[in-house]
Amino acid sequence: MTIIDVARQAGVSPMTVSRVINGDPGVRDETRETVNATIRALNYTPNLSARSLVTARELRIGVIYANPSAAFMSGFLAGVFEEASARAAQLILLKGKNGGVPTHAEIEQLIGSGIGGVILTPPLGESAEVRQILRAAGLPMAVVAGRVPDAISVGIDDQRAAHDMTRHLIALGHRRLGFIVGNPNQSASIARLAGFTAAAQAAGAEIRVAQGDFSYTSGLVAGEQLLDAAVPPTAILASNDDMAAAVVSVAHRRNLNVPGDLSVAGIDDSTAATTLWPPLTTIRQPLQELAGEALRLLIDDMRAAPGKGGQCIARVLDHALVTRESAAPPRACATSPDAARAVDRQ
Amino acid sequence: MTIIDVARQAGVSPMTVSRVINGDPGVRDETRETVNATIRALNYTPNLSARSLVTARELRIGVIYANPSAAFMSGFLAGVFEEASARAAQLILLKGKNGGVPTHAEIEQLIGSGIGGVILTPPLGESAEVRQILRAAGLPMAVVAGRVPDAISVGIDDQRAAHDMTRHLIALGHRRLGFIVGNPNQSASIARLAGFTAAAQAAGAEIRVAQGDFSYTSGLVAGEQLLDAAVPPTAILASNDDMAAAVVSVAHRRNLNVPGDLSVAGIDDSTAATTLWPPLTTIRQPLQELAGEALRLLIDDMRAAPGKGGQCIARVLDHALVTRESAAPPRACATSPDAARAVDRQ
DNA sequence: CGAGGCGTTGATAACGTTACCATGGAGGGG
DNA sequence: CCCCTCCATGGTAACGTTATCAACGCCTCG
Repeated sequence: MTIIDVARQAGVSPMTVSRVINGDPGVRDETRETVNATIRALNYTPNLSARSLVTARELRIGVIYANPSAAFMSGFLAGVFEEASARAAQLILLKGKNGGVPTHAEIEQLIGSGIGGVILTPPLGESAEVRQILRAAGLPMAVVAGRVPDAISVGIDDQRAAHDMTRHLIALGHRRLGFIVGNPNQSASIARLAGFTAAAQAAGAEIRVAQGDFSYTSGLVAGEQLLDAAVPPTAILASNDDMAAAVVSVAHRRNLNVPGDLSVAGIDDSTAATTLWPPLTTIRQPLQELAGEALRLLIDDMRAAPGKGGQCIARVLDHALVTRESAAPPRACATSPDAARAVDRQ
Repeated sequence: MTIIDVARQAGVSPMTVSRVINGDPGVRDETRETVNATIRALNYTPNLSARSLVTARELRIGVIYANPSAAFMSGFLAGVFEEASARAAQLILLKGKNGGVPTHAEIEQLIGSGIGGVILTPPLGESAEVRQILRAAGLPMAVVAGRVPDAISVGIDDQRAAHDMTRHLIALGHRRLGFIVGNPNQSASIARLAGFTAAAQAAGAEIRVAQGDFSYTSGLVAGEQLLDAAVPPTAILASNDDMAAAVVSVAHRRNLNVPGDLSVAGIDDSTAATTLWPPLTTIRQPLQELAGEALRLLIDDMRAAPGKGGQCIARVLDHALVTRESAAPPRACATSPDAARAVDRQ
């Protein structure tokens, strides 16, 4: 089943079929339709090997990752590989040993293997050192779920995400809010904190902030810290789901009911959010799309300007608030948010 | 940088270089070395597109997954894609909607897209219905982390894995053991239960078993059940890490110290094992290798007998016991396992 | 009415690799 | 000593697609 079969069947030349497939505008509508119909009828799909053989010299892309969150990696890998598969790009994975950052030598070796671009996951994307090495090699880069000034970056609006969730908690009636900050080396942490602070202050809520680093264990510590307050918060927003899961665990250890005594919310909508009881109210970050889009932009860039060192595009995808069972109105005023506000005003 | 450059540089024909690359035995050792040296010197890598263009008509493989555990998927995807990339296979992903099994129509559509084989993750690999559909289409299949009679299956020795861990707990001094069974639809669950039972009975330990389904929430229920006993177990082995994590959570809720009051162990060595406090003692299942091996076998099968419907190979990879901090000698005899045995004998 | 331009299509030659058959030389047996 | 065989290597063609340029007809403008 080749392009030639389609061409013969449709009564045109292979070249015309090729043009139709690639959306070349220089084809008569009538012809285009005939060809498209034939393609569907024959269930034809182009041979990616042949295509990439003639188009790209090589389309090899390095994937450097060191993110310890399996939930993150799962979505990321799915997105990036699906896109790679569709574009016939060859991916070369480099994983930091035991979850750490890869060594300088490992990165050099990756570069030596003849890649034309690199895609980075947090926290590596934010590492100026890693980017420095790659830039020196003249490689275009794409960063997923982060924003950097000198490469392609694809992410959500972290500030608005935290803002939205904070407003949601406030709308539920909470007035004493806790927040757990993520790893300070990542720009998303700063943005999420800013969003939280802005929304909380705008509503005149009482806030309390603890430092974490996106890991489950850091969430345990931070959660204890927040709940140790004389008057503890009635709702805690963690900068990611892993830390939110930790807060739920801490709450249970203290015999606090979630969401009865304490509402908990996260950000990411990782699978941790649903493998937990109660399932987390969180912000969905479309990780798979993020990764796919990043790879798409990277490939386009590589094709457009090979060896030029890469453009600097920032793309922002939409997030969405997902309400599950870990957040509810505070107990004192469980009947309605309005009642909650009435109580608070006293 | 093509095979022709290498050939010219080495003073041989491209054909000879090709033979060297593909390990053809019909090349003189001296020639082989010269060529290999040249390849290294020129840092040459073969163009996968050109190769797969001429060798395989097409190497398209469907990946059907519905496993809700991100930890599992992350390892699986990494393994399967790395291998696909090396073999220039094109993967087409099909994910069950909201974590469920894909519909019949979705599978048919995947088949219609012209794939030559399918790789399955649990729990789909064990679904006779799904396998039925694929078999009817004459597609070879590979199942990861499961064993089925009519397809390629790659996994660990689940029975021995559970056996090893049980013996480890017994060696620590535990004599009252709890076990949480996984989803009964998966053969691994049965095997793990059998391994546990055999080891426990051989040591004359008192056992108590609860039913789970591999999910975190099922682990919560089962954990409560086991600890509700009049004389609760001093150690609990869960059939996977997610459920073990749930047991830790239950223990904390009951103000039991882990591992002081209760030892907990899992199986899989998923990232859940280390994003938890205390980190889990568990059995490492080399998921990435499992997935890679499964794809390798599948591709070989597809090449060897295209359209024949697939062979039936069962490959077993080694597992390893990973000791972390969630399991320790029981409190009554924390000083040494020997002391523990002494106490128990009274 | 003719020349030139534009819109549409087709022919041909690559892309880098391997399959297949041909070639040449060395070695062994008749 | 010759022929046959076997081993090592080379030449040629193909894989399916797209880039490039050429060609054709139609329309418009001078």
